[in-house]
Amino acid sequence: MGRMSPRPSVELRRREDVLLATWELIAEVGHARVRMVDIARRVGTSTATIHYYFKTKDDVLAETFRFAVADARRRSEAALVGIDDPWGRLTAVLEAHLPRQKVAKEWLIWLELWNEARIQPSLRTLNARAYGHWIDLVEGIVRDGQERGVFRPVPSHDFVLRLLTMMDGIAIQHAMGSRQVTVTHARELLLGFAREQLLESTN
Amino acid sequence: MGRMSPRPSVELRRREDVLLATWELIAEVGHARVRMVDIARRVGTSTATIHYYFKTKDDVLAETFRFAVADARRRSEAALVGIDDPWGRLTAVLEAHLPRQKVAKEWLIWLELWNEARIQPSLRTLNARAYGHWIDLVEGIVRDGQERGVFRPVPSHDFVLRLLTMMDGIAIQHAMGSRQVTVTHARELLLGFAREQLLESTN
DNA sequence: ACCATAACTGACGCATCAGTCAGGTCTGAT
DNA sequence: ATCAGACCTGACTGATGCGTCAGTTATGGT
Repeated sequence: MGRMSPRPSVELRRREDVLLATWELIAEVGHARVRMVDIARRVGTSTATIHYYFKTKDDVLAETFRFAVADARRRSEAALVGIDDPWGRLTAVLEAHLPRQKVAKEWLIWLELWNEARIQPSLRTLNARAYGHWIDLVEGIVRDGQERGVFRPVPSHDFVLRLLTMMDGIAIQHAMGSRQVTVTHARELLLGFAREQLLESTN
Repeated sequence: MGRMSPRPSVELRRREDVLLATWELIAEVGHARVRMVDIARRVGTSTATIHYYFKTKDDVLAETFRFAVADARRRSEAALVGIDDPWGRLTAVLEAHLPRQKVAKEWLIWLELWNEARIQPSLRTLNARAYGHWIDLVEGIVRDGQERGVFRPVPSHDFVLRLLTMMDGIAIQHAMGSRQVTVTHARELLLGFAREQLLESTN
């Protein structure tokens, strides 16, 4: 796809500006309500310029979702560097995705992605890949902990599926502005569940 | 709101036809892509007729969401009649909302509602009320079981929140067409969790 | 200085839809 | 048979927003 210009830096910078603006707009008003003019204004340019870098509006949206997925993945990886013990790794990666500040908006993006992915096949595969990777990552941590003998030998796949679907559900309630589900409460629900399943001895 | 016509039956039937058609269309293509023409065609009439019964398109959509909420509530109640033992009641009400057949589409409606509720305040309160009722219903069953001594005394509110957010998360994966999450697997994840928390003795 | 081409833009065309309106038909009561 | 009003509709309007195009400016290489 990448056009082979002698100075790709300009193009890359501009494209990223557009994606960032779109990312925010999707979080704010929902992807269906994002207009090309809105993106253009936020970047400080005209709609024609957006079309100079992206073929269609759908392209912009799709690339923005890809961008968001990549960003989330980077956050997971960043959270794990230098941490070795399994419980520390598990809490770190979950903590990194709790809906505080910027991540709160990220959850809204997921909501939008889920809705659109159910219609557009290409977004569906994007989501499937992202979610698969997310499960693998957490399941890897869990299994590692189990092999090292610090986690109880619960069925790792089912446990992770429960934990992560719970996380998604919590994200929804949080996005709804439920006062029941604060960040603190979300953490307690998730980490409490993990602690109970993986750490506490059955006595 | 109801117009006081001498023959309300015609109006009510017609309105319900529209809501039903809209309900299906939302599930199929997403609320953002539903056009008045689509609804009209499915009902077998013209867009002007839809406007004869509903002021705006947004009204149709909002009422359809209300309709869906009421429908889900009816399903919960219907599932509980004649069942007395707590575990039977809990499994019955969860089972009634597992994504089989018609209910599968219902889950898609929730996805749409969540997305839209985050923008439109009136839909947000609708969702908040519905979810509150849903939690209360399940928590009531759990507490009843605990009082009768057949459920373990886990913190009922947190347990229910975990169970129901897990259910929402599973719904999302199911809507994404995840082959990991079949109806059978969804049931096992949810009921397994409930069984483990409420029934199995700590030994 | 000049040129090729990247970068950008205002103005416009064009399709899509929600909603309106003026008038039609159907129905039940008198 | 007539009438009031419920019920319905084709044809239109107006707004909106994506994408294009012809043309302008900026930039870096020679």
